[in-house]
Amino acid sequence: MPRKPNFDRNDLIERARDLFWKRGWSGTSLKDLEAELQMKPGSFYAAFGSKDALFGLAMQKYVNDGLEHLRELADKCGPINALKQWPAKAIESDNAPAKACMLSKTLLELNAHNHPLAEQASLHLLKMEEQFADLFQQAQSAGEIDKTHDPLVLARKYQSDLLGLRVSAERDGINAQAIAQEIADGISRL
Amino acid sequence: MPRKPNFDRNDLIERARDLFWKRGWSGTSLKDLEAELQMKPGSFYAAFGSKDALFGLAMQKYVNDGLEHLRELADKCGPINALKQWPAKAIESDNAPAKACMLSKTLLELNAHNHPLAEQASLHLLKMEEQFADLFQQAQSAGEIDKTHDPLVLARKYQSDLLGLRVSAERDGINAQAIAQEIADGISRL
DNA sequence: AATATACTTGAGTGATCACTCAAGAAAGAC
DNA sequence: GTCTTTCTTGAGTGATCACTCAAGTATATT
Repeated sequence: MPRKPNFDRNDLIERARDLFWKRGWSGTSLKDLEAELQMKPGSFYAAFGSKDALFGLAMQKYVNDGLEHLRELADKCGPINALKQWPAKAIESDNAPAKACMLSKTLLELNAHNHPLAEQASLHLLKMEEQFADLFQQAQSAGEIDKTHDPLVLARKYQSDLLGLRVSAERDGINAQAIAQEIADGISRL
Repeated sequence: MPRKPNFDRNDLIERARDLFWKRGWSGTSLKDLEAELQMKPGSFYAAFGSKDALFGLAMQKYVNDGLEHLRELADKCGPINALKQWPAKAIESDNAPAKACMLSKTLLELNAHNHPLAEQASLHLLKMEEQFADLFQQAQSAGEIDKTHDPLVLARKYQSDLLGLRVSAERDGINAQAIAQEIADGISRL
């Protein structure tokens, strides 16, 4: 009996994610979203409830896609090669919304205000870190990395390196791929 | 003949810096600044011209203080020890406005809008990097670091590590001091 | 004391913020 | 076709944004 919405919800969330990722939370106004999503305010609020709610969905998609891509990479070329290639892949795309990680951008922007989205970002970062730890452990099981290392410690440092790389990649005149290579080399030395 | 302002300009800039550092550019409203600086709008604009102008002065002070502290540390305990201790020092203070670097926060927040302050932040980061490179070179001259390394490359990676550390330090439940220690250990291995 | 020269005050500017809601339009059920 | 249910529209909400400016006040010079 009801009328169906004439949009693809998943597509809208992806476009919102790209906009939020690039411009940040306060840098993205509802007017921006209305223009990008081709929605009037009424439809927007009927569909998503609030700007924050959509931002939450956008971050969720960002993380899910990231976890999935990493898993695919690991399936294709093994855990240690995935970990080595991941940094370069994270910054290689020229048409990505931003070089920096959406989660770190959100955390830095909203943490001081104790905004719920900052906490969400923090939890998502932890989720990523757990997958890194998982890959480090798999690499240890495969005998590719010394087993005396704690995979959680390795993952924490790896995550930190990755975040630094992706901030550096936002800068002009910085050869970020060289930094990515150094991170990869660091893994080889473990 | 004129009346003197009844405030200490340098003190105002420091307090503005702390507020901007903690809350970011768009997270700090003029109302916030008026409250923190105890200034009415008229005085504020007479003294600083605009929010952006004050933000620029605040970043300038942030960098100058950073460069000076690093130089002092290097004078006190030598270039390589300064480089080793710096990461831990950057995140140790509990009453600092934020763990993350003000320059990286500004860059991430404003880069997508091509805001002049993002460019300023980028230049300031380069300035810091140059001082790091200088210390690496001094350490090489003193025979403390292998001379085959390019100090500019070392500095770039060091800066990236530092930025990552300071983003990680914003997260809850992360032992950032352990990451700082790993960065220091990395320098020892050079 | 008079004057000139700032500095301080705070109400007020238009613009934009996230968001609301009543009215109209579309599509499946009958 | 009619009804019911949902989606779409877009003008409009109060709040807040960075910022202005005319009037009042304080101080150094003469």
